[in-house]
Amino acid sequence: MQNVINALRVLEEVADRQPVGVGELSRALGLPKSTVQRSLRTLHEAEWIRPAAGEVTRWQVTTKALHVGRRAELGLRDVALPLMEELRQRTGETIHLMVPEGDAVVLIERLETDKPLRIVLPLGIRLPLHASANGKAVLAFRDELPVELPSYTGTTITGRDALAAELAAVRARGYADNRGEWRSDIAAVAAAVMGPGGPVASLSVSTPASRMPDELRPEYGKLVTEAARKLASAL
Amino acid sequence: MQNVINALRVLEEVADRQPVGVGELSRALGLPKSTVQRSLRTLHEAEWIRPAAGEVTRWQVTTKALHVGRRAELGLRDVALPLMEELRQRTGETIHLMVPEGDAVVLIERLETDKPLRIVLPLGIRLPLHASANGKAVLAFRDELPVELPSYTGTTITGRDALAAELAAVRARGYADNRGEWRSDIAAVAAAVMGPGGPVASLSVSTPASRMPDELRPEYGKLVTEAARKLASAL
DNA sequence: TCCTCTGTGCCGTGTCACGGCACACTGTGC
DNA sequence: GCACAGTGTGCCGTGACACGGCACAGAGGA
Repeated sequence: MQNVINALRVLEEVADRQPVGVGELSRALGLPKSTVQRSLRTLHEAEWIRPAAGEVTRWQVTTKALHVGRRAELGLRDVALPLMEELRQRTGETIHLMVPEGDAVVLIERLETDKPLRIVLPLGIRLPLHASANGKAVLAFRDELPVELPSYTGTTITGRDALAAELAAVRARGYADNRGEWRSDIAAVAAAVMGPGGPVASLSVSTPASRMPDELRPEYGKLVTEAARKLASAL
Repeated sequence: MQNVINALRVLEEVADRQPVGVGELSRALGLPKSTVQRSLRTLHEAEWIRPAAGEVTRWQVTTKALHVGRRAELGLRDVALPLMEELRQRTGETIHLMVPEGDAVVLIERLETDKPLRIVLPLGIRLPLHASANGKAVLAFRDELPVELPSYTGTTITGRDALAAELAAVRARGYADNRGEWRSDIAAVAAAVMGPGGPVASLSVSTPASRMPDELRPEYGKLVTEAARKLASAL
């Protein structure tokens, strides 16, 4: 089913570059223009994409994917939400639920703080394993480190030895933290939710850097660790 | 590209029925088992689905669709978010941003109240045009009514004449409301965001029925109408 | 043991996806 | 005005591979 693979790759590429036309997609994917064109027509027929406003030759995704995607990890979310509520009540800050997927963690649910200055990440966003609290919480219970350790800010941990030491500290402490390692103004603490074969998710408290001084971290850390433990046993 | 159409139908059906196996899908879609099986394999290869926990023969969707879907209506969301923030500050209630898609409105962004009793609808959910505040706000500026008007609760408007009268009132008032017409314990007021060729979105304030007495509706109504107008002119 | 469900594997037929290429159109530089 | 470098669209011969019927293996249940 090569054409299905192609069509799905085209769909993902449209999502990344929208609004976008045949030529650019063809170059980006290394596929012949005719193939891309056929995929676009088919995706349009299936109503997964539509022409961008005004133009007829550039495409954007519809809400079809959102509709399918909201079913992802449905069970996990249902169980996690009450615990996330409680965590938000106790901290007053934004709570994230993420799952590991390949070389990243994916945000699948969030509850926001009511403070005016806040972190707003879109559902579905992928964060790097080595440069996010949730990622490090998961990574601490994996055997292998990511192949690449790209740097995002001045505090991103890019050395393999340094990362290994950090992960050992995470295991000792029970929770992971993030000191502006992905975005310099975002801080977080996170704890992994353990399943039978390793971490299946992770919970975090995310705040602007200004609202998470060092002395607050152990407190938040204890709360997320506790919530993650409850979630694990509820599954 | 019949097989792409098939594969996408299979994907949607998996999302609806997960965790689900070949046989059930084959029957639900009216496709031969072999065809469904091939689609499943391909979708798995492309990492849009994965075997359900434990079992090898039942499938569920991954977060891939979520990742693609979050790009839907990206521009609209970016512009709308600050206005939604303001609306939430002023009302203290949950704010929804929806877009019309076919015979429904689709939730593409939400900001939640911090009150413990609250409405939580998943992103991507589709609500009926004739039985939701957002739907009626949109419908008021369309030429045709939906073909079917199914009833959800005791207050759902199911008569075509009654609906037409209600929509006339919406146009006169500037905003639509919902008095438990989809779920009996949910109330809302909504206003359409007008584009050049008709409504392109709508904003709503949604609360538990107990928190929206009649005397509050004009106030909320005025706020959403104002926000929708600002959003329309910002686009 | 038989029957009825699962899900998987095989294979002959012929459809239709592939991808090269030509073409229409638009905007830019000279 | 002309050439040229971009768009996106359309056509078509070749042959790969999707289709779908069917057989089969395994798991319950009666």
